[in-house]
This record gives sequence, structure tokens and C-alpha cells, in this order.
Amino acid sequence: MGRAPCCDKANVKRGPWSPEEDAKLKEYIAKSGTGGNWIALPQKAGLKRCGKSCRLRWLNYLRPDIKHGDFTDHEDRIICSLYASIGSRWSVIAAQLPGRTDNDIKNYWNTKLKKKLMGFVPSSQNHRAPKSRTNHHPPVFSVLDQPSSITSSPYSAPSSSLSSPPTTSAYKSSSDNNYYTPSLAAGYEMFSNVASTLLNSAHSVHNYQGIQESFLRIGGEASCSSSDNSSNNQIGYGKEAGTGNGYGVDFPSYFYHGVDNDIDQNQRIIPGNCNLDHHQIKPEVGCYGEKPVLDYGLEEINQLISTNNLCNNFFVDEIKSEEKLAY
DNA sequence: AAACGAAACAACCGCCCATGT
DNA sequence: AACATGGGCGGTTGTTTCGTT
Repeated sequence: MGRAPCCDKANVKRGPWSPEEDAKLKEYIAKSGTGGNWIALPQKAGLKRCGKSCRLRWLNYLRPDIKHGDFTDHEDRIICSLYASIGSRWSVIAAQLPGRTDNDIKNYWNTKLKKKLMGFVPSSQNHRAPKSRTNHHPPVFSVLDQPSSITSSPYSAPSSSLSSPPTTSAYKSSSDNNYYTPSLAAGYEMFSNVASTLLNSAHSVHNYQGIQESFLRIGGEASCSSSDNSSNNQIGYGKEAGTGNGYGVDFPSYFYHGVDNDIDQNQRIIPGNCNLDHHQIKPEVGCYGEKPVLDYGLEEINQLISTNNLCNNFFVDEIKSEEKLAY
């Protein structure tokens, strides 16, 4: 038995909204609010529209706090890092960008940012001028137009598990029995490249502050690694910040997710056992040892990486695709 | 100037989930 | 517990705009 439609499709107007309809909707909501019932709203407002259509129009376009215009570099970075962390949860990403809607971000990602980050559209070929309704901004991630920077990065290249796209409809983890959606896997893959490049950028052009904002601040996860300091061949990089429910964050995995890493036979940091059923991504700033990550300067970070022989392997294997993220 | 293709973005569709009955 | 309903979300499609030929 199929579900009853939310409205009578035959008797509602579809397609682009006219200025008159916009005015009616805005006027009604300004006067009466949504009333918590979008289905009943169009009739009350005198609109021949589906309630869902009204909701969409209001939330994505008419709301007074909507920010129109091009995305800033800072917004780009937030989108990238969150996409890499949580996939295509556009509403969650939108929540981090005041004034931006999930639809807006989704469209922006699909039409511009994704291609940009994947290197499909080098800035020199990005010939299309912006539409008049938007403000032009400088090309984002110009550093990404230098693919050689990835391989020449002082940090390790992304792990091989991410160097090629999944060949099947689902991405099988090598370490558990979970499958990942292509979009999520693609996001991780993309992000691994982006992260490498940005890390290199931070190293080479001394703009670490930007990297902090785009990656570090997004948040570590509550630590519940299966590795601990007592293990013979594991190093407890995941120091808890304080006790109890502190957010233990490894370095430099914190660049990505802040999971607890283990160490491999070559004494390099490898992805930790991060299970997002248990890890909650939170917007807190994590700690390395007892010190907030943001308190580390570039020199210190480089020193830590050097001293601890850290690498930036990306740890898609340990991320489950069906996890619930609690905020 | 017209045709065409690509890009941008608004809007729709259908599913899922929370909540109420 | 089962069902109905509305809201929310992500994926996809349709339309418009603009650059190129």
C-alpha cells in the first residue's frame, strides 16, 4: 500500500514561484507564522501550492536570514572538511554555515566545489563568469591547482585504499564487514587529496591558521579507541583531555576526525579504531596531550610530526556509513 | 544573430523518522 | 502495537542563464 500524497497534485501549481506568490507567502508568514503546519498553510495563505513546496520556498529562498551570493573561502573549507567527516549530510553542514541552506550547499558542492577539489576544473579553465545575481570571489583553493604538491608533500600521501574510487556500488571496508555508499567513499577519497594538499599548503605557505579553521576546529570525537596505552605495540596518542568524558584527540589525525590511532610495524600512525556509533563528532577543540590543539603553532606541529613520525593516512576503513551522529 | 552546450540553481520527488492517535 | 500524518532530508530533474562557436 503506497503512501497517500501530501496534497492533491492535480490541483496545485508547480514550477517556479512568481513574485506574487512569494509576496503572499512572505506576508502570511510574517503575519501568522507557519503555524507549525505546512500542509495547511497554502490554503490559509491563499496559495495554490503544495505545503511542502511552500516550506521549501520559504526555507531555501524567502527566509530573511538567507545569505545569498558566493561562498567564501572559509565556507568552502568548512564544507570540505565536514563533507569529508560526515558525508552528504547537507543539513548538518548547513547548520555550521549561518545563512546558508542545505539545498544551496548541496548545489554548490555538486556544481562547483566538487569539481574544483577533484581538479576537474583548473582555475585557468574556469572560464564561466559568475551570474549577475552573485558576487564574484577569488577562485577557491588555488593551491589545489598544483597537483604535484600532493606527491611532494612532506606529509604522507593518502593511503592507497583511497587512491582509486570504489569499483562497486558499495565500498567494502577492508577491516570490517561494513559497506559504504559511493558518495561517502568518494567524499573520503576526495578529502584525502584535499587534506594532503592543504596540509602541504600550510607547511609551504605558512597559512596554518586557515588550516586550523578548516579542519581542526571542526571537531574531534569522543575517544573510545580499542587501543590504549597499555598495549604492547600501540602508542597511546589518544590522550584524554582531562578525565571521564574528555575528548581525546590524536595528532595529526585530528586534522581529519580526531580518532585514536594505532601504530604500524613501521612505527607510523595508522588509522585508529574509530566507530562512529560510539564517537560523537563535536565542535569542541581537541587536545594533544594536555594542550588544546589550537594552541599549537606551526613550528610545534611540524616538530610533533617530525618527532612522532606521524603520517596522514586517511582512515576511511574505520568509519561506518550508517552511523548516527549526535550533536 | 542563432544555435548549441555547459553551468548554475530552483524545485520536485520519494523516502525516512518522529510524533500523535 | 499499528497506523496515519507532517516535517525533514538527500538525490535528482527541469529551467534559466551565459559563453562559445
